[in-house]
Amino acid sequence: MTLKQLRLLREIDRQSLNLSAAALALHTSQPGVSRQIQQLERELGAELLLRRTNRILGFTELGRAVLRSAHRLLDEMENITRIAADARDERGGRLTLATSHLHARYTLPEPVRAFSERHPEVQFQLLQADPDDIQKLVESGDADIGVSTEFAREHPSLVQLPGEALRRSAIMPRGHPLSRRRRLTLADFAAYPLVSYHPRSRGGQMITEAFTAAGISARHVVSASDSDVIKAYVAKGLGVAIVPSIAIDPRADGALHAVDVTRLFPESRMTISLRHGVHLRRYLTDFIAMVAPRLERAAVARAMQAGG
Amino acid sequence: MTLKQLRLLREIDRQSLNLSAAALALHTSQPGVSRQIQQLERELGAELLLRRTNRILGFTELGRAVLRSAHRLLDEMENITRIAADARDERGGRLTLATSHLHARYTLPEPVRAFSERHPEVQFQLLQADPDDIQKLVESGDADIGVSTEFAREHPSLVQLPGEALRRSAIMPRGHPLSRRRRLTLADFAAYPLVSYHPRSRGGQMITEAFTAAGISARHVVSASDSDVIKAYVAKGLGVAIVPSIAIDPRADGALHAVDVTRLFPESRMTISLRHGVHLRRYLTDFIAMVAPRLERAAVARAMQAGG
DNA sequence: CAACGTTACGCTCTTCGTAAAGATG
DNA sequence: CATCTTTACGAAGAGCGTAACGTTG
Repeated sequence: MTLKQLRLLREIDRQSLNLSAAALALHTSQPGVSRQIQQLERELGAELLLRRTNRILGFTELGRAVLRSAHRLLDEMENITRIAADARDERGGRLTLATSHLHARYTLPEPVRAFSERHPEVQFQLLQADPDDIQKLVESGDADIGVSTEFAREHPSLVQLPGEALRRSAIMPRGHPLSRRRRLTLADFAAYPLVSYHPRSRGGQMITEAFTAAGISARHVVSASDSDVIKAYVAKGLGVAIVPSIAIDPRADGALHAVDVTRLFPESRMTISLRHGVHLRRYLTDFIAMVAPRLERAAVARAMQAGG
Repeated sequence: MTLKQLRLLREIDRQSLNLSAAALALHTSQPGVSRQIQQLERELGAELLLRRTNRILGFTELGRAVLRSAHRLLDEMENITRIAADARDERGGRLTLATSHLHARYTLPEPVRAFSERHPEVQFQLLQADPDDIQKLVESGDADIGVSTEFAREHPSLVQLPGEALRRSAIMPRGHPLSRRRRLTLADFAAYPLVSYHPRSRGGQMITEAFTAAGISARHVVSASDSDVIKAYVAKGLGVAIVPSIAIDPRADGALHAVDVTRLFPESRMTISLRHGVHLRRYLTDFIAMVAPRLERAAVARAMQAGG
């Protein structure tokens, strides 16, 4: 068994059982791939791939099991190269970040700028995605780090680090009747149409649940997936909305009046997610420190070692 | 990077930095070992070993980090061979079991006999050890399975499967004053010296804590580490004791009177511990089924996949 | 016949073991 | 000087790519 063989097996899966494509992807020849897999099969004493005369139909049960192990094994191998690159004190590298619209637009621009200034050699890549995809990207290693609110479902291979609590504000056009109230309650919103998040998003769910729990039926006029769209409709007078306070820019959003309503909803936090057990390159811990200064390097490292 | 290089690195650690010994252990030549490590160092671009002209003084910080990863990686590799051996439906293999005196002596003899009859080709090895060592043996992979009571401290790489609840009985010589009582309380024991487990053991701690919590100071006359010794002293009239009910053999222990006192102490269970993520060979799940029939194969497999 | 996997063949490069050298306590 | 690591060298072997072959849709 060699690392090359396992890498090939993984690539064959990625290329949906096309050996030629796998060979191309790994810069080698088709016959080489074919032979390496045969050799692995001979060593293990059982077939990994289901074949029908020069055609590959799928993985055997064993093949799938080996594939799962191969993934873990190769992840660990890539971890070693990461550790070494860090030890060499190499400046270069990549940082792939998966995040939601909210953080991409409002939380991260400044930390990302600061990071790029400090680590100009690091290729920074931002992937905007919805919560489910963020989670998948981090789990699979396609993203090094996720920035979002808490994930609904836990996963053993994920480490979630709680960051700043998220404040929420109700927004409405200036001069709106609600803007004269000192202290708003959920019931106050019942009289006005609500410009809300798409229910698929975490923020949308939470707000809907809060209204339902209070026995108040809110009338939704627009379901958008990001706060910029929501603000635009509120500014046009279509209704009121509840958005994270960081999404409000006092200067740019002069047409809007905002009232803090954090206390009306369950607490929610910006959350940094990482894959359990992966070595954190120095620039990555630097980045974390920029996004969530309260998370110390040591605390992060500890969380990565302990149970995921 | 090759598996061979990582295997060598692990062996060098095991042989406390002696390359010659590592070469011997892995059936190769010293120069080969030396070159392979140099090659790995060249590829990683940094040194793994601290050298002083033809002498190896230790691991570098990087070396230790790589070693940790290498362990995980090689464990996964061995896992693949295990999976394959299982897929080949091979009958042979080894089963190393770490367990405490109690289970070795009373719970396991029959399951082990049945197992050996069903899987005569499997080399069965039983390691008797105290709880801490059982945990370490399973964590390190030196034992495939542990049978004991729950471990005090959790560990992410361990999976603990709860088995049968443990019943406890008070034992005393026949004709002892307590033997006339119908229903015993902790306070009843205060008047008599206690033959107890060594406080290091889990059973000993639990019993001591129960007395302390009830505000009763028990007088310990003998601290033994297994129930056979305890029974012998109780039979000699040195005091009363609380032991797992399974340790009492009505025929062999005719000189003793036993009263069930399970309800006086916190619940405790026989617990099977496995290493997280390791493939369970068929004979191992067979063995688990024999020891704890309530644990279904599927449930065990699920626990191994989910968070450790 | 186009696409794909397997087999055949010749070449290169790696890797291994033996032997020798260098260094240390 | 015994022990241990590194360097040198020659031989064996593994792995690769090109080319050819066989099959399938």
